[in-house]
Amino acid sequence: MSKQHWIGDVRAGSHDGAEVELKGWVHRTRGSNKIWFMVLRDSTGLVQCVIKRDGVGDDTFEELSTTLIESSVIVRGVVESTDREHGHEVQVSSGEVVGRVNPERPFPITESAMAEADGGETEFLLDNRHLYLRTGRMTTMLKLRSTLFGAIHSYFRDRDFIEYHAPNFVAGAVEGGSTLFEVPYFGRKAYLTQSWQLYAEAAAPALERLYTIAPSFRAEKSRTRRHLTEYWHAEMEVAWASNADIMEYGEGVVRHIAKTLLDESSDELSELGRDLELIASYADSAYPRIRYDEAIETLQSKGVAVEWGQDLDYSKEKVLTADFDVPHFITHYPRIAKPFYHRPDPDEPKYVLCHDLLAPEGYGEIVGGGERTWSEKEILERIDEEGTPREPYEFYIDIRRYGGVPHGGFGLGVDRVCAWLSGADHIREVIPFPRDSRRVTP
RNA sequence: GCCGACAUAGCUUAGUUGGUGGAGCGGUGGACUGUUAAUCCACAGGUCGCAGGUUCGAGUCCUGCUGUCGGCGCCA
Repeated sequence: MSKQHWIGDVRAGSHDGAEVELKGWVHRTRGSNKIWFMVLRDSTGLVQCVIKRDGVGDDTFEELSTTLIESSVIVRGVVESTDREHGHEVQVSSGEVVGRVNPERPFPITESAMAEADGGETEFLLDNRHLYLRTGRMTTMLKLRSTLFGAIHSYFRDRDFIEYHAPNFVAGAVEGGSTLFEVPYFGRKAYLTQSWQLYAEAAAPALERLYTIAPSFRAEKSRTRRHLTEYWHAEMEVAWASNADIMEYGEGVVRHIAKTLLDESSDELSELGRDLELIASYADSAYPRIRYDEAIETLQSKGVAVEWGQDLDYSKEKVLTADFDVPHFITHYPRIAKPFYHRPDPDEPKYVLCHDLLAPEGYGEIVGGGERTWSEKEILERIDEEGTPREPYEFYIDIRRYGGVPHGGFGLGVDRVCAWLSGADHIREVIPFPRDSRRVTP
């Protein structure tokens, strides 16, 4: 390997008393004309390197002490255990600058730029996102995000799910047509996918248990801390499954994510200011379930103006969520409030067999799913009552014509779960290059 | 689509009833042998978002535009 020593190992004491060669970026500097302190960063952490004029000679001292923040450097020296800030220091014996930052264009992300923007969401920091990525808070968030994605994969793979991929260019909608991104496609119109679901249902008779983590696109002009136009969507589909079965998986994967973050990224959670006890309660608690009708009664008893049949918007979700310390499900929405692919309850056909999982702390809906309309007769009835044209959904109807079985699945907003569990103020904090209705750069 | 804010140096910002725009950080030069956002001295850096208007005089008041941010609807 071209890089053999990592700052994280230095900090862990693995190299005490030994010579190391550190490759990294200048985080901060301070010093005098005889001794210079360079705090070096690599992907594993920060460590202070001590450069003494007597020890390295005038030329090296000048070269290293004139580097600006975010210059890339290589330094060699002996690791010394100390009582000072990082617990370890490198006494530099030699070193050189690899990529020097031009003083006419110093690194623009300064302490002052970050001081007033706790979550890093100022216009300036969003414009300089490509540079902001390498600052502490963003790096920590990206590590946490990686653990979270890994937890979703391990949850499904440990349960014999097959990872399965759907196209991103599609011809039809899953949700309402107004939120589709239209793209030119060799003289025709195509759209960016909103969901993997319809294509997953096609593979359910082949794979029975399947999942994915993929981007979904929604052309919503939403300006909230919960919305992106391009977001990461973890979806699953299971043959021979009921709404209750799917909810078990939904609760299971969210609790597994919380547990995995505690096991593998507790340092990152703490650095982001998250209370580990709180995350543990998300991992260990059962998630309460209430029916839509109960939710309406609760809202009405609290004086919220809402009528049966209305979908529950965010203002109402917030009122409901205030009663719960952990995520909770709302099930059995009115048939008229949900799209055709939700299966009506055979016992009470004015409801559909579906569920939403609402995160606590105001983070909104994180999972939506349910049992699918799975017979040919029922799907045609649902499509017609909605007034949706049948033609674009012929392939979807075909799935029912050839050995349809009860099945269901859910979609989980990965970025939303990441925002919730990390305690982010805004969903943009948890994705490297956020996309919303007003920003596609950098 | 709707509602509400904001726009001053590279960044963060002060700017009083309208009277020649200041500071901190960052940068440059200098001092300093153990600093922790090091400290101290000096210097450079501004079309006050754009276009009109009121006024003897506009960063400040008015109108329009542009951009950005926050929230709602919709959703994961």
